Amino acid sequence: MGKNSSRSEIPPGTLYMLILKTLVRLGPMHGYGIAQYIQQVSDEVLQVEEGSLYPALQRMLVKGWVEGEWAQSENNRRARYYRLTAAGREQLQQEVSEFHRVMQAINRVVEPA
Amino acid sequence: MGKNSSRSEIPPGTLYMLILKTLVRLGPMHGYGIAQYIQQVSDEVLQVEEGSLYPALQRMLVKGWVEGEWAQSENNRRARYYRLTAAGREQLQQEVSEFHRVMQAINRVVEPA
DNA sequence: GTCCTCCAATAGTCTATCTACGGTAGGCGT
DNA sequence: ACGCCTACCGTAGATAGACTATTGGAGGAC
Repeated sequence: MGKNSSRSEIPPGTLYMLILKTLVRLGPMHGYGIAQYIQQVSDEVLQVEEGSLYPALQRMLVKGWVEGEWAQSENNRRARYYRLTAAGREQLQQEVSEFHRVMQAINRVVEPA
Repeated sequence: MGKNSSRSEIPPGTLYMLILKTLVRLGPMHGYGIAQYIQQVSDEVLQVEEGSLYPALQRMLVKGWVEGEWAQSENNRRARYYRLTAAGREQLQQEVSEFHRVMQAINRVVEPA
């Protein structure tokens, strides 16, 4: 009850892009920090749930878009830091470009002519 | 072979909005015409598959966003024409507004600061 | 010691799209 | 007459990617 109802789900297909871009901005970062960053920069509109984030990071490891390394966080806790690879950078470019292509197409339908 | 490989899937969550907006533009229209319109206006970027379109229209009937009526098409074929209801118009406004809100949030993450 | 925060991960559910069918009927060419 | 192409409707099953809910551990404050 009384939950904040103005938060939005992450549109399917955009999560990889958001994570990759966050890693470009922050450099190597752990999952928790990535989620915090996306939420803050989006003015609390985008809430990345842990059940979405960690499976996505696992898939990104397998795809070779990021590399992971265990280390101590700023708060002295055990954390896995993810670093962008060259393949991840390229993937990001493709996703951003495709994203814009599709959004422009949608806007042609939705915006008044 | 030689298929057009630059077509995109409809981003989940945007199909209702595209259909509703199409009905605002065209007035009452059948499913086939709706799909044609979206494809053309989006410059062939958005391809609405029949297996996505017809189930979506059924759900929209149930939700009361559209009403359906059988009639003869321009090509003298049997077709079901969908007409927007007041509830459908209101739903469209909400979906467009939420869409913009989320897209702006994503852009704050993705666009260079 | 207790509690809160930070941080990770998995299992299972759900929604909405896709692929792949099946089917009717009109019009055109031969 | 016949075949073929196009216009139209619809369903079943697969799939993807997000969600909820839960478990669990370790640091620091009190």
